[in-house]
Amino acid sequence: MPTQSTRLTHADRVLEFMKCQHQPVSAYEILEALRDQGITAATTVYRALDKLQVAGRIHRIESMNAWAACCDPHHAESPVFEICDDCGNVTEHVDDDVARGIAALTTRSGFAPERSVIEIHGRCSDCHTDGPTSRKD
Amino acid sequence: MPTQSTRLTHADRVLEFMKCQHQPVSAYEILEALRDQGITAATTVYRALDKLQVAGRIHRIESMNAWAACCDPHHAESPVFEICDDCGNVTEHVDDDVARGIAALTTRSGFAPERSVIEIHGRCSDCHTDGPTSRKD
DNA sequence: ATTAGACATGTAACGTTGTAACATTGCATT
DNA sequence: AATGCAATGTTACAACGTTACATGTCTAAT
Repeated sequence: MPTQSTRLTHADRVLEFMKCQHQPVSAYEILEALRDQGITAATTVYRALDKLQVAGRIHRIESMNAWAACCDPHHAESPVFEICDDCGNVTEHVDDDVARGIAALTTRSGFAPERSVIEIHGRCSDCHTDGPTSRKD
Repeated sequence: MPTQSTRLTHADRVLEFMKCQHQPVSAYEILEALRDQGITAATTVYRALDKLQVAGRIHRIESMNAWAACCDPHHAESPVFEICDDCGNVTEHVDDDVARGIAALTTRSGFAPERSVIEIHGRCSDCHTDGPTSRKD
């Protein structure tokens, strides 16, 4: 299902692959996985990732050097990611409270925000078996 | 001023250097800068950065692959960074509102947070000359 | 039909960031 | 002196990302 034109591009193939993964993938994992579809060099993968990111179809997870398909390519807000350091699962959230907190902060400091990287590391509900955590972030 | 023992280690030298910089620095910038103080290999720099990070004296800026001295090594909360993509200036903030927003989100989703990466890219007050921004993040 | 432009792709080399593995040194304590 | 530990040195490598330049392929205007 091409993004907009009638032609099936590598970007389409990369996005298809990413949507099938349940975790973020590295560019080189994409390269290995799509070799048999004609992607032979890192350059090709990065070009596809660039386009997909500009189109809002994927996000880069900065703290993992990895990439994830966007759960819902409509939101205007920066997403919040919960990253389980145990099982590797990553969930994407759009959260008005967090957005408001950041907006308030930047307003106060006179900073003009353009994009926010918000990545929470910890344990997902499947991987932690305990009570509350000590850290409030 | 050594961190705790009486001996001046590379970690001390790295921290001293970082505190003199007004922007985050990459590990290899540190390496080049401290060559004349006997640091000869990336390994040494990364070992120093590890120790300093564990000690809470520095932070890694994930979206820049760079490192910055902590403005105040006492806070327990995860810091919020404002990163000016124009002049490169980075400011560190501790913000209860943002922390509460994240706490509320993770509570709702049953996620146990351990550390948060919060990096806001945009323009600092010196670099933007205009009205409000279009994006609410 | 031809040509020009835009976009997608191919290829090779290179640059940057981070780690692994293993040897050595310096200092403190016993 | 012997032991132990933290810090350091050295080399090689793995992982991530970019530059530069050539080629192909569709489309739209001429």
